Amino acid sequence: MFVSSQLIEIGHDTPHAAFPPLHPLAALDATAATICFDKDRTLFAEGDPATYCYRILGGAVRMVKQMEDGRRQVVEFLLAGDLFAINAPDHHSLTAETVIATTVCRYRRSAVEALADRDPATARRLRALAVAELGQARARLVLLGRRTASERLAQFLLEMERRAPRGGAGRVVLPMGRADIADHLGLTPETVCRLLTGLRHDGTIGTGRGIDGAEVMILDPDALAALATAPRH
Amino acid sequence: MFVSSQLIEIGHDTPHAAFPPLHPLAALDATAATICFDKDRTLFAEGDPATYCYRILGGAVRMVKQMEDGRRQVVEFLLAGDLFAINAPDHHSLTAETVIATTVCRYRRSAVEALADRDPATARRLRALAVAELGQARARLVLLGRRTASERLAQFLLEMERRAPRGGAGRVVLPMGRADIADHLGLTPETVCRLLTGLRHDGTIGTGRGIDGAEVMILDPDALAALATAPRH
DNA sequence: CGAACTATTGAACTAGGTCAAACCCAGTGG
DNA sequence: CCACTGGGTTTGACCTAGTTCAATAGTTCG
Repeated sequence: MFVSSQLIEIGHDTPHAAFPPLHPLAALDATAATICFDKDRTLFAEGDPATYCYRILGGAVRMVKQMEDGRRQVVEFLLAGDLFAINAPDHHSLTAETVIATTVCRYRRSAVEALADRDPATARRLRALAVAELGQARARLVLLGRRTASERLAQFLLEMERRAPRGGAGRVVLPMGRADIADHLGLTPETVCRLLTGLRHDGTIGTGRGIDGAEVMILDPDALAALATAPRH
Repeated sequence: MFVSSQLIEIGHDTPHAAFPPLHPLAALDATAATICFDKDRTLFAEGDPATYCYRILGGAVRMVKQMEDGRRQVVEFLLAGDLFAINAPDHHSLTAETVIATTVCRYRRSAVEALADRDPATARRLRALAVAELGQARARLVLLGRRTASERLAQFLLEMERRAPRGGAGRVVLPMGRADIADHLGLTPETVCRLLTGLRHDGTIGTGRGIDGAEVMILDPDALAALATAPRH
């Protein structure tokens, strides 16, 4: 769904013509800036003019909708390789914050739009990206609207395994804290905690801490997959 | 699987060349078919190849994600004027069903894609549409993830008022039943009912039945708007 | 070591769900 | 014209998944 390249490119790339572009904006890499952020920085806030869009080289970002009274919804997490803020209206409707120290490649949206107008292939790819994001968002609607807490967490772990694998075995990096996970799944941090404890107790997962945050080891993928679609508490 | 029964081909549109295009696919109206469906018909099901896309001339459609065990999420309702299934992957990930008797204008997606490739303006409009849908979906994520039952219903009524006004006053047509509303808001039909009764009791709304389904009269828009963002039960 | 977090665990509570009965029509048929 | 049927809607009584509140335990960093 998200473009995920394992490569870590730093600085201004000069892609070899021999290689196919690695991501839809490769043609603009020469004009893109590489920027590093600390943990918990705001890349842009709701209401800001959407001047730039971003590709994550390393780290993690959360897209957040903040409510007046403090309730929060983490609309999505973005990981290394992910492109974001391309398919946005001209003023952002979400806030983007780093979860941990993060390096991004920043593109000027006007340049992207110009490229899309002149190159139908790019236009098609950007639309395909929007369609993919839309599909993701809708899948998440079902998650929040109709699935139980344990189904949500199990699906989240499996999704993270797919997107942020660490080594071959079922090792998953969770750079975000419990509160972020809770705000992503429409739960409370306490519930997330209890569910994780339950899974650990059942021998379905193991937990520990790695270099970039907590890690989860999926010990029984089948059990987890079963939980992800079973209404059972 | 397409078009099970009770469909009537009405013919091909003959748009007046003198008028500016009223919607992004106006250029294709000459090749589009107008089709009528009964209540509760399936336009396409999850997994079907996405051969066509649609514009609603009259009626209402629900986009549904059906789960193995019978739970359902109504991802969105589509009303007269709405365009849908354009920004879809090549196989549908949702089922589209009519809520009431509905007339649609059907376009071949291959023709739409071809138009987009040759005309950057159309490509831009389609992408803008995808971006708008994405924004909608994300707003709904917050609704399902972080808002209470009464906030959800109040917001739904206000949204329907905006989209399906009837006459000048706060009169809203609700072509769909309680179960559909519940499956849209992540609630049960009973809860929807109780909330509506509560609102009627408070004098915030009035309910009755019109020609095309139930109607709600918004008597106190301010109270409803307040409810839509207040966590209070 | 101590401050400031974040994670974990426990106990009590409640929003909303579940189950079940009553109600209200619209349509059908006598 | 009225009774009958079958679907959705409404209401009530009870229940539980998940929240809330509160206390404890790691972890990180100075």
